[in-house]
Amino acid sequence: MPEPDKHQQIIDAAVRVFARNGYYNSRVSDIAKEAGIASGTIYLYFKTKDEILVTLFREKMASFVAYLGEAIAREPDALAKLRRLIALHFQILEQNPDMAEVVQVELRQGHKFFRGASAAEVTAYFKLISSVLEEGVAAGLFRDDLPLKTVTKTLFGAMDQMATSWILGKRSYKLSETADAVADIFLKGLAAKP
Amino acid sequence: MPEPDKHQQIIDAAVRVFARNGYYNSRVSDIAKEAGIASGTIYLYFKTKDEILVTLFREKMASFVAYLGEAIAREPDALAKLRRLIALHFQILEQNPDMAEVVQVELRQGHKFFRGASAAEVTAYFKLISSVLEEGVAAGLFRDDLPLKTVTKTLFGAMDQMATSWILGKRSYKLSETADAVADIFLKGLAAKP
Amino acid sequence: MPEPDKHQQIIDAAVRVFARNGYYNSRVSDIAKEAGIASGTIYLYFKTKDEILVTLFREKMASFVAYLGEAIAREPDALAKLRRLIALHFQILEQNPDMAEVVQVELRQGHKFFRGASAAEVTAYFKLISSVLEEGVAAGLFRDDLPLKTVTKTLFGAMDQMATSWILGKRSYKLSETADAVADIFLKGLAAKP
Amino acid sequence: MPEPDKHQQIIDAAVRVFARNGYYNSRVSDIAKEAGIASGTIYLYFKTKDEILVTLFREKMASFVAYLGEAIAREPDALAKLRRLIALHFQILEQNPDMAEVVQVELRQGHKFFRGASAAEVTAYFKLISSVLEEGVAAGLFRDDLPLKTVTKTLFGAMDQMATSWILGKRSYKLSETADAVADIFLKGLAAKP
DNA sequence: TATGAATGAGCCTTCATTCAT
DNA sequence: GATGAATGAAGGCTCATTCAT
Repeated sequence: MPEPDKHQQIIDAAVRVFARNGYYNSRVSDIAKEAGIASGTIYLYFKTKDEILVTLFREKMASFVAYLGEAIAREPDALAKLRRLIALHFQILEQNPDMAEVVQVELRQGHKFFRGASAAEVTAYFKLISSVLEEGVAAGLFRDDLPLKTVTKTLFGAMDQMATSWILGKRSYKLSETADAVADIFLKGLAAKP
Repeated sequence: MPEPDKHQQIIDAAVRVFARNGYYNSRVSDIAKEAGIASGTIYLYFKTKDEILVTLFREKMASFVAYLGEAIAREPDALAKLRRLIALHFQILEQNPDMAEVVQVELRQGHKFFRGASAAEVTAYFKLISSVLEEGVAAGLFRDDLPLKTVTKTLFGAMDQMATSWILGKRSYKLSETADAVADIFLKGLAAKP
Repeated sequence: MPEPDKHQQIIDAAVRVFARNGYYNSRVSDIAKEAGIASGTIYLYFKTKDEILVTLFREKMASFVAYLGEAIAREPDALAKLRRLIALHFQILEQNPDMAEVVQVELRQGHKFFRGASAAEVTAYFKLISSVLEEGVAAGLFRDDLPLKTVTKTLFGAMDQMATSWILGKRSYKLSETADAVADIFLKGLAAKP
Repeated sequence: MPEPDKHQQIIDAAVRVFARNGYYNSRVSDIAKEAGIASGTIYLYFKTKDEILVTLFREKMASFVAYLGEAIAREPDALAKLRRLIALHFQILEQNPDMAEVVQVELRQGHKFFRGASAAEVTAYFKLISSVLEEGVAAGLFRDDLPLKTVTKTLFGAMDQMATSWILGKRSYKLSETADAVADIFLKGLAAKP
């Protein structure tokens, strides 16, 4: 009789511990202590320490993408969807600072992030972004002479770096207040209009 | 007979070894073997294994920024400079695939990349990008209603993610051929022109 | 199921191993093997290899002093107490040759013996000796014109050197049989009586 | 053409370095630096680091014994000789505090002191002490019912402990001022005279 | 003789993982 | 399922010693 709560307890404890000490400086026993269980118990729910990190990321990323997907579905057009996606990306991280710390800083270790087991969830996010772009192109709202993959990656990279800078800057300002500027850059470009 | 090249030998060997196995899966003795020296010799030039990684990044990043700075200085205006900066960013990584692997994947570990000892070199790159943007705004080539810091971060993030995706995709295409599209996105924006 | 005996097992194994090879030539894994446990287990009970040596000395010395203290308390006067103290000092070492080897030879390394963490236990022994001397002076059994600290130190030094010589001489005679002579020297002195 | 001065330079440098940091915390390169030579040069004069310690002790001990031997030869009788030997033992250490630190604390390591290569010099000192005792017995000045070996060892042990306590007490008093008391104890004993 | 850069054997300690209870 | 004491592999770093110059 697996206890689904305990799985979650461990994940949540891990987020707090990793955010505090970093992945490599966190011991499995630290996570156990934070979760209020014995360290051996962790191994009834996860095969390795690594699996905790990967699972943590996959679950958080999956719900992140699912939430974003639902939210932008309610927007009237691709333009609004894009703005909302950027705004929510920032808001969600802002409301989950421990999670943000882990994702933006700790999770980038070695090959564990985009490569390997987590690839599917990242791909899902890329697909979500792409679908908005496609919709915009189809609706004549976005230019059709740009390679969508490149736009997708640059947009993700831009948001990701904004988040990372915010974390490294000790979250000393509101990340979500930069969303409009980011959207503006991507939609209108830097070039002065003639 | 002090050998000033040994420092460089070690750095170069480390780049190859880290690119091959990742930082945490590389032993100091692996680097020594790759460099053709004894493992103890490493410690005549570097205090810790960590210092190799940090030094490697600082030196490579510093020369990267210096090279870029000189190259774009020869361009006539901010617009040309921005395009050249993006193109060169990609070309340099393309010509140094081991280095690219290390910088884009291995170096993002924990707090070592943007935080800590490497911060100065990253900041220098951010400043270089900012200076181009400022010049463009002053010359009336770029819009003046965007926060420069945000533009800088998003542009860096976009290039960085393009590079990371290229690495994770096993360098199966030419990164430099995406430079124009990236520049286009940032300069003209996604929005369709009326 | 915490095993309180394991602490003792390790101490006892360490005494045997140190006696055999010396402290610096003993590996932690040797102690573990001698104790029949894994080397990592040692670190559940002791922080460092050094702590094993220090703890070993403190515990043995403390029980040595406690035992001596109780034994001489049963003697009728300071004179008998002094003779008994010397005799027991020798007898105990004689009955614990591994311990004697460690204490007389291995433990004198650097600052670990009289200095540092072990000082308290040595001081306790000095105090025990002093108390006997004071009692003797008060009872008119011992001369009152000698500085007690000096007498204490010389008596301890004399016994200690007797023990060390016995160890270095490979314990080829009975140390305890020299106790009377040592007591005699201290009580009556060398000088011929007129 | 071996340079005898350099041998001495190294020994003297070693005494200072060992006194400062202890034997195990001193690097061969530290001694070289203190002596103003290259570390490789040390190995032209000594086979191993250990040999420096042993040689240092042997030479210092030999001259110590030689000096004491000559000094007490000038005394009229065994009684005066014994008093002078104790006094000089303390005075010499007092005048060579670095040497005293090394001999009393650092040199007691493992089996290197009384055992092994240094035994001869220690034996020579024991013989010197014994010869005084024998002379005293022959002259009727000392009791003839005591085992001379035991008297020798206890006297040496007493002086040695006085010196060690003085070192560990940071030399906060004059060691030589305790010489009379020590001589008194050994000559007259503790026992009150009836 | 003198140098000092180079060598590489050696070991303490950590901590993810296991398993008897 | 839950525990946590026990395991033991793994590797970064030091430093005595060597040797080419």
